[in-house]
Amino acid sequence: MPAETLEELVSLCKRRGFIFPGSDIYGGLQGTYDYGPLGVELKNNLKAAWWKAMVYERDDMEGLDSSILTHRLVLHYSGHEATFSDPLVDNRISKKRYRLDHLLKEQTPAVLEAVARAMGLPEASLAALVAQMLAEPERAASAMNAAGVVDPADGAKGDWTPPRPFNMMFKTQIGPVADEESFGYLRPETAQGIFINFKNILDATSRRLPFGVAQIGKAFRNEITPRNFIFRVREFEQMEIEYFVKPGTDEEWHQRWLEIRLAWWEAQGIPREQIRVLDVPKEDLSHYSKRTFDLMYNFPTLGFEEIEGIANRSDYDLGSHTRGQSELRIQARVMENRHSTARLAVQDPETKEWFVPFVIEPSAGVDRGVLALLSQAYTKERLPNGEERVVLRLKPHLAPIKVAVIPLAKNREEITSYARRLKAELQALGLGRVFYEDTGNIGKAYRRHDEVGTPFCVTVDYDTIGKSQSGSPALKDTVTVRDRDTMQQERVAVSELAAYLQERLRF
RNA sequence: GCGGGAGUAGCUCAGUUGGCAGAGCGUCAGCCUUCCAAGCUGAAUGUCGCGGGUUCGAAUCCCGUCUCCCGCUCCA
Repeated sequence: MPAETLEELVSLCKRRGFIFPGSDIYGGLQGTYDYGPLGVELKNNLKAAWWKAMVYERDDMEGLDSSILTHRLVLHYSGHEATFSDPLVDNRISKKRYRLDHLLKEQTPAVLEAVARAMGLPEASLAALVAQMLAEPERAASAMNAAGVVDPADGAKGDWTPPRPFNMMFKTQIGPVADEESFGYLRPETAQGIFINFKNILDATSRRLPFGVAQIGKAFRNEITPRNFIFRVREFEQMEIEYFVKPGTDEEWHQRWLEIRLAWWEAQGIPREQIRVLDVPKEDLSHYSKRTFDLMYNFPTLGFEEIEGIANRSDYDLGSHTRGQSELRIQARVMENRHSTARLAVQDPETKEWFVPFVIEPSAGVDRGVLALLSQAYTKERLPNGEERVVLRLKPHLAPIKVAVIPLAKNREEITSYARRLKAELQALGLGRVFYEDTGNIGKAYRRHDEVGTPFCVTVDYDTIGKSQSGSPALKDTVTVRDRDTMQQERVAVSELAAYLQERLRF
């Protein structure tokens, strides 16, 4: 049985050292979490599994690690400056909060006109009106209240606060002089780093279409309401691919990537039937997207929530960032670019014509992936003796600790030194973390490692050192290996242990 | 931002009318222990989320604030 509440999982995470609240000793910082000793192993293993499958095992991929601090023009031409800032107003009566443009759209033409007149812009477009209202917030509030702007929730006239811009991008000062111009952004997605390096990568690798660039890294969004543990946070990590294809082949590649990514999640232990593919409705698409599939994982505690989005970004991004836009027959509607120094296009080898590739973007959340894996793996089960055990049924390649080496008794020097030697030998195999566990209570050690998902426990006992009272001398230099899921034990010769574990931990 | 709930040891939680800060589990040490949270002995662990106020005295009452959970709002 899975966790019944998110708190149950949060509690395990803190107790065992997977995930802690950010800035904990100062009362916490909303929307931030820190990965502890086991959490960092799990997260690293997940990222490594992604990189291996998406980069190393394909012949059409390159990697990248671009900087987090980003030139403001990157986010200007990407469209984020315009779309990642919402003007918000509150109704003091109903206590409801609205996006100003959404609210104005709901008004009757007469009311809207009255607001526009009061702002001195009788003929203006909605966008221009909103901009003016943000520039003069106090005047905007009195204009709205005088015009009788109503609350869509109850149809009654509201008492409106001045509109305030809510910027979802983190701005930061760059350089020693704090003036209007010397700021940059913390990237709101890793994708832009790939687009602005498109030409550099092409020049360095002589890739031909179709090919992709993969990147894992932090991104930052000033979410209004961080929620649900590490599901919605302000600082998070993405695993993103921008896959460049010829226009016209984009829809086919979009479908192919959907299948590739579903298969990958399945290999990580998220069953296909626990994921629903959402074909995002047109009106909900982000500004760059032609079509998007969201992979919605059925969290036991949250229901269906997104763990990955696979977007067809068309030629929007490269088209936005390229110079010479007018010669490239860009299909997406892009802002005129007067700053870029690079042509982000490729030449058709046959026709010699230059064109802007389309982009398919499988973008997965690392933190959401970790939460999904923990949710899926967390199992409470009743044992034959009536007791309950908690076991994390993580795939071995994701488990934070691969093998625990346990001396059966901790007050027998021969046993503990043998176990320590064995631990060091196994560690040298490069399987991942091997842990020397000497609680002196074998049952307790097993349960502890069940709870953190260690696939194998290797126990050194009296037989191992040839000091058994009843056993056969043939058991010298053998150990027991206990399987996490079945709790079954096998006697394995130490000389064969490396091969035994490598076979079962290989990924 | 709104409404509701909560915050006391690592975890789960008790704490009476305002009167010395508690339990279970876990952790650590010693003894014991020949395979599934065993036993015995001992120990450590607290800015009662934080700040202020009332009071002789505050975990407890009041004000402010932060964080978490649930429902709205929002969600590239």
